[in-house]
Amino acid sequence: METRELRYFVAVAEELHFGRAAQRLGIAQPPLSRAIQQLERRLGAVLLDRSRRSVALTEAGSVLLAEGRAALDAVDAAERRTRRAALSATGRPGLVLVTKASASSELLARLLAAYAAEPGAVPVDVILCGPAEQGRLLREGRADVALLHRPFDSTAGLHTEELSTEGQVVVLPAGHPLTARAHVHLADITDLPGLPLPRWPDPDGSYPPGPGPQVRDHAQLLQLVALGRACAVSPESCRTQLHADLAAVPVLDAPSVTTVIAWPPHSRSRAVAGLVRTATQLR
Amino acid sequence: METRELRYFVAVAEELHFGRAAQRLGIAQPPLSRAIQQLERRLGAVLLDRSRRSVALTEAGSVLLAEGRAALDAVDAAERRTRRAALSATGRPGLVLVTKASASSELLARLLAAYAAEPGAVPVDVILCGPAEQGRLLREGRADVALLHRPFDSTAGLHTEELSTEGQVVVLPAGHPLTARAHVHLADITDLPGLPLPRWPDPDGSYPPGPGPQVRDHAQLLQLVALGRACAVSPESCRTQLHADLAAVPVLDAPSVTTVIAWPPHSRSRAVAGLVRTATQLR
DNA sequence: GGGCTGAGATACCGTCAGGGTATTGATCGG
DNA sequence: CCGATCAATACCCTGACGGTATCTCAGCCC
Repeated sequence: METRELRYFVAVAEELHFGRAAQRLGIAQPPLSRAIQQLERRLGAVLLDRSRRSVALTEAGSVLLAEGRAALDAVDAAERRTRRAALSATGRPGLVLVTKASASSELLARLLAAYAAEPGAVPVDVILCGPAEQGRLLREGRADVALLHRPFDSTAGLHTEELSTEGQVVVLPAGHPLTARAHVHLADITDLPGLPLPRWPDPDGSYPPGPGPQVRDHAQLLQLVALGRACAVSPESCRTQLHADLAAVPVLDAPSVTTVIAWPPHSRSRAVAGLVRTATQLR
Repeated sequence: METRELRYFVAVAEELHFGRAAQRLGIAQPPLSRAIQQLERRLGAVLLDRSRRSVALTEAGSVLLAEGRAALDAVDAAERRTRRAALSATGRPGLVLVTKASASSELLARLLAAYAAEPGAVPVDVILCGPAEQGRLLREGRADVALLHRPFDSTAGLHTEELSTEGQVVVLPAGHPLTARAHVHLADITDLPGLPLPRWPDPDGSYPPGPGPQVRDHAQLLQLVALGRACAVSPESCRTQLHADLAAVPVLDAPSVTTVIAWPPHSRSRAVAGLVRTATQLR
């Protein structure tokens, strides 16, 4: 199967309309019809149900849509990473590391410093983004490695090495009664009057129903806590970023958070391998 | 990038010789040379170092080799799974499940029975093989789901759901002094006189150095234990398969073994989803 | 029912990408 | 310096892919 055929099929499968798909692909409709027929013949599978004046995916078609998207992502990633590898030999951008905007910047700083000191180190670009984008950037080859936080981020489809584990703290407005405690339990902080836990967006961008303010990032959340509108459960390391109007108390029974360095299973270029090695020797 | 170009490049990168690569691809050498040059031009990257009467990979080239192989695997997997999805609509083979030959057959039997009872169930083929092959079969699209055992099998690049966790036992020849004990610790069974722990092959097929017999599968190992040439640390569930001449004693501090059902991240066809759902509701 | 319309399939044609053969050019061994 | 080896170049030819025109058929309005 050629990627051209796959791209054609994915376009039709997404549009469910040969004409629009052809337009999107920048070709005429007849060659597209032919290409899909040819693909179906070669696969020995009916991919589309063209009856009733409309196009629908068959079971085999929806399998090929899912698998084909992944395969196209892999091909694009190969292309991008090769381009970047070639550039890094001569010009600037070397590795691209992606992590959450709110992540423990201290660990990241130590990692970057340690790696830069290694012989043969390559310049590292850092992208900060939300958790939903991280996976996409890695899959599409726009990034090479990520710092993720289990159990929050999905590491499915990635190789990982654990870097550090830390407990969690509850962040409260300074002066809140609980801040006098040496530690609390989860039961102590659910249903705090006036201080609900926030709602994070689902992977699809929508918010689950319930009380509590909607937040998109950690800075927003801390803002809300300072305003006395929410409380937050966060990894310990966030303490270094707290302003004076916030206080943190350890939560004994909150699941501990593990920071891992993650990369696509195959793409173990010398540069990625070096960065991972540096990271694991960091402790 | 077309898969044809990728296949060409991978062939050259593996052979490091245009003539042989062309032969392997069934084309003449000049078109291959041209295709690679064209690929290099399009990527803006030098992939091969053709100096000194021999061909060597550049840094970018080795990146493309690794990424390209993965991408080609993904494309082939898409093709195979689509073919199988089409067949399963009409003819026999539906899902292909792969697991270790020595795995807990009781869980597998329960899973297959429960799934077969589901409405809309598809025939499931079972492949038994060594751990090294499991990943390859999934990646290449020859299989859809696997039963793996953490921490032994790598689940990198896969989605997983935990099914069960069990402790481990040491398997000894019946009548061995330790079989009188209610339980043992790891320290008790390393360096047992005449009963070394066996050596399993590395992913590349070679054996690590050291004492202890080389084994390929669990049946072989149990044979050696029965002969009094080795002892074995295995998941509890293997007890149901033991002959009378073998005895098992729980090992308190051995890492517990988790059986997971695993599948490639994207390929969540209706059939795979159904099998996974059945598996998680099994307990 | 007749005609209209929207949409995919078919027919047919031109072009250029990709493959083949023959040859050149460069590098190394003797 | 010569021959051997191997990649690159030159040149040609076929067919795959894309384009335009047309067909066919299902649904729909009157």
